[in-house]
Amino acid sequence: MRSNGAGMVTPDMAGEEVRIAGWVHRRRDLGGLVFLDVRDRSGLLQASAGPGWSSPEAMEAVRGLGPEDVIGIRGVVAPRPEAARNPDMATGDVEVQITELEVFNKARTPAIPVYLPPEEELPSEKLRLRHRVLDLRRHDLQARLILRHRLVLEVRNFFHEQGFVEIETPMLTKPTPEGARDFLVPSRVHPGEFFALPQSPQIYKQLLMIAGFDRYVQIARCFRDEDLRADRQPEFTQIDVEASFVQPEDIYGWCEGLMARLAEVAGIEADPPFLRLTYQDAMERFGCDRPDLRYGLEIGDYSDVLGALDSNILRGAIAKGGRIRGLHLAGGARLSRKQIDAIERAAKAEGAPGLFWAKIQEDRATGPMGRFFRDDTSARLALSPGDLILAAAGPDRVTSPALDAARRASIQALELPRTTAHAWLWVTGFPVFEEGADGTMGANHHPFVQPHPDDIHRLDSDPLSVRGLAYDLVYNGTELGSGSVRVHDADLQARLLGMLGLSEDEIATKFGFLLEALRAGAPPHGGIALGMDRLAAWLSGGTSLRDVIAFPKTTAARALYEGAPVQVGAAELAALGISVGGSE
RNA sequence: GGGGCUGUAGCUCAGUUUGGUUAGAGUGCCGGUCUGUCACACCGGAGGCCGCGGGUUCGAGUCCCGUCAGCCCCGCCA
Repeated sequence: MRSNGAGMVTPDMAGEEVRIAGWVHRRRDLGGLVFLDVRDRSGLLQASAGPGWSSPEAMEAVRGLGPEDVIGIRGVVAPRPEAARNPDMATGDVEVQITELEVFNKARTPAIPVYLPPEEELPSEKLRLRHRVLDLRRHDLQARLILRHRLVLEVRNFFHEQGFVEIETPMLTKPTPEGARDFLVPSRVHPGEFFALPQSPQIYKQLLMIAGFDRYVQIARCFRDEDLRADRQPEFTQIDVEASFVQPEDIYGWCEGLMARLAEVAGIEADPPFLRLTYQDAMERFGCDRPDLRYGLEIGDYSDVLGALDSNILRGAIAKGGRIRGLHLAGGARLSRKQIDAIERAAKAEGAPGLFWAKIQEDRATGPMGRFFRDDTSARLALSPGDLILAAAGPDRVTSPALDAARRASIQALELPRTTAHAWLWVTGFPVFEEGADGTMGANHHPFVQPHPDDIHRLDSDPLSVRGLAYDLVYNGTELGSGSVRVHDADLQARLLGMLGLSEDEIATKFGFLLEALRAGAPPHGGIALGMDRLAAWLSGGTSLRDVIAFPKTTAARALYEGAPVQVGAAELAALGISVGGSE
């Protein structure tokens, strides 16, 4: 039906007869002469219809065309007259002079425009999702999805080259007792019983290691029934990786090699090995476990100097065992009171009672904390005139998140320059456990993380201090992937599950199959899962996962194009042995 | 579950602060003129449940209450 892609026609094809098929992008009707921009995946091409070269039928048909009509044209490639060339168009030096035209399908006037005039805003995202087929015709989205395809291809090639095997794992699986809420799938054969869609193939990939596959990879769809964000969809795709007889270094090496290859595909810079920070250092220097290292600003400990000032609050914080940490903002004194208040609000939103701050002037310090400054305070803190110091006092668990928020708000307020466009980082040594708000102990990552050999003796005496062989890959302040070396000893695994509050019965019924596998001779193993959607979004320069997913869900977890989810009929429910209650 | 922003013509938006005649613009759509356009140009026309429901008022796009939807965030997401 066609000889060339519309975007593939070049000046050296002049004189050739071509057949082009695609959509009518724009039509410019000059009366005796009609121009069409024909669009397909490969690009745009101008076609012209005129009485000198087009059949009367083609002239007639071309006048009836509207945007998004699907047509096939036959014509001759011609260089455009010098004055009629369009340097803004990839194929702007040529056109196809239409001899024959066939209309494959008329299109209704599109509900949202595929062609957008310059400086016209995109239609609202609601409409873009509702009319996704039209939205997906736009070059921008096509380019993102095609880049995603190339990234996925590169992932498969890379791991194949490294000796990995891609193995599919079940989508109908067993509900998990902790972690995210499961999507449940009723079984008709077993009324009242349910499968769950996998939150990740975590246990399956461990089983594959025990089965002896050594190196496993899967581009795996995962499901979590939790509330959405711009970087979170209820169904998403992971690059799921697991390998036997490995240490964290092996995983780092593979991931760094992969990132370098993917960055190359996307045309951006990645220069492994990536920087590494321990969890502790990350919290100390940046107040969070996934700092954005595109900016150099770091948190400092000012307990000695600020704790000695004549402020009851500052002294009190030290006396209670806390610290005074803060941010030294060079040139920050130019921030207005309003801007500083905004930074403080960000810190308060993270739970800090407030921020102390001082502006350093030529002869004195001003601001709520500045009045406590002594003659040598600025010098001892290495503050110069024009600087601003922000500080938070108290236990680290309060000041760290507050200063993380203050850091991000300060970067924004001061418009600090980036030191790099792409900041990759490993954060290592996450704690195995975390304390929940209700005081119960939960798994920080998941319950299969191998405790650090240096810390394992503290499992009973001080479990919260036990580090795990767990690591995150961070890109520009966002978690891109998370992994660990796993527990391969059944007794240790059972003990860890018990520490999380599971009874022996629960452990047996919920994780018995895993423990049984571990007892069958499990190799030491570990791995990582990388967010494929996030990777595609960031590497294509976007921020929302919706831009790299053909048919994404809204923030209320609805599919607007097809209209899901829906209620189902009583008969269907009855067949599944399910009754639906009221909204209570 | 909570907070914020948004919802007016097919689409993008103005109008809402301070209630007041017939709700506007650009674009798209329909009809017409036009042989080198490319945001074609020009002439004419049609097009509105102001998200939905209730209330206040002589009068509501505008004020109040509720509700729905989209987006952003908190909780949540190992």
